[in-house]
Amino acid sequence: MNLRSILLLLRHASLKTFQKGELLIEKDSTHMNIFYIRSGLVRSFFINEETDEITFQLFPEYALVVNVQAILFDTPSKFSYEALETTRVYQINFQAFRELATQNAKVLNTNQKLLFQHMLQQVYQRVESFVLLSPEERYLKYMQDYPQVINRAPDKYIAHVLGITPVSLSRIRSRIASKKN
Amino acid sequence: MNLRSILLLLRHASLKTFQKGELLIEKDSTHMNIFYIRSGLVRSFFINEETDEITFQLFPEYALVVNVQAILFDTPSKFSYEALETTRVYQINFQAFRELATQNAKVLNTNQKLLFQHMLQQVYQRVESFVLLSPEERYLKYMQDYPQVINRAPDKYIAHVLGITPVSLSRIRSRIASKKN
DNA sequence: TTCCTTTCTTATCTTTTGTAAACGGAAGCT
DNA sequence: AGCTTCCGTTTACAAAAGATAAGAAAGGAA
Repeated sequence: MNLRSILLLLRHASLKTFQKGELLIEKDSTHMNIFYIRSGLVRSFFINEETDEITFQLFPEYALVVNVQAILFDTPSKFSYEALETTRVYQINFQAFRELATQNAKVLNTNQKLLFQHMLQQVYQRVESFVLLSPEERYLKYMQDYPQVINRAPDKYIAHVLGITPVSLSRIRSRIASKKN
Repeated sequence: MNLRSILLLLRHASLKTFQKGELLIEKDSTHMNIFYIRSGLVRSFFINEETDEITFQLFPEYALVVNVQAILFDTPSKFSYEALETTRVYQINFQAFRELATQNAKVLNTNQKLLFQHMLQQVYQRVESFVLLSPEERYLKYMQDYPQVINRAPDKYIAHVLGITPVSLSRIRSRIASKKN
């Protein structure tokens, strides 16, 4: 991302702090928000038929929290996004940014492309880990890729991100621990 | 996608036919190809350490086959893309298209955004199915979403797409069949 | 601190999956 | 046709996962 883009982005960014438990984005929201996490931890989750909350993704510092549904598909958000710790963010309203950036289409499109690239890379890697890896391998990879999340997010959230149950993750952890001896 | 975009795209598209077994995109290719499948069936796959081919995705008619790595990340393709049947496609070279479309940045960016949207939607839904569904549910959903693929692609390919083994898929199928009685 | 709630672990049981191998059928080839 | 190769199903066994419940540990609030 070049300097000009960053400057333009920051001009439309505002600093904001969310307390633990607060929602950055509520389910069904159509606000085209983008948050850049300076510090803290966020999770996205949806509620399935049995009214259980299923965590979909975890966002540590330096991650982008994006209302995907709104920005990409013009539909209300499937997810809620909740701060798991006191979380300081840069908040960017994509819509306002987009309107202002019409004068400079190149900057907008550069940023848009970078954003989409970033999201696609993450989500492709995730599908790969589901296709290629076992749950245990997936957990090991997750620890490698996101060491800053382990021991900060409850394991039950991490379990759902990995597509397994919390009980199963606990067993995987003890299995790994016993292998080391 | 608006008419103008389609026309511009088609002007840079060429018709091409791949015989069964031919590769549309070879592993490590950096060609920024996009194929729109008019008829036929394509699979993407990679080779893991044990030199097994793992099918990653199946593309029926009307799907877009994209060299994701090259177009998005400027890296060589992880996957090979192989025609499973005689496959007729529109081939679009993204790079040539991008160069020509600099005169009309809006059209380019509209198309680029639509392409990214399309890819993101697909891959997000796929992650969702891994997080929320059991293998059996995933197979049922796949049959619903891609009925035209079932009975055309070998089950072993479909199994890998769903993140399970061919043997397990066979058991799932017999389980489903016995439930219907 | 104490109390309460949440989270993690453990145990039991059932179901499902992975692995390896064998079988049978279908498809392709000469 | 005959042959081979590939694919899918099935079987048997071991390993792992889901569900449920109970107990231990950790975290928060008063």
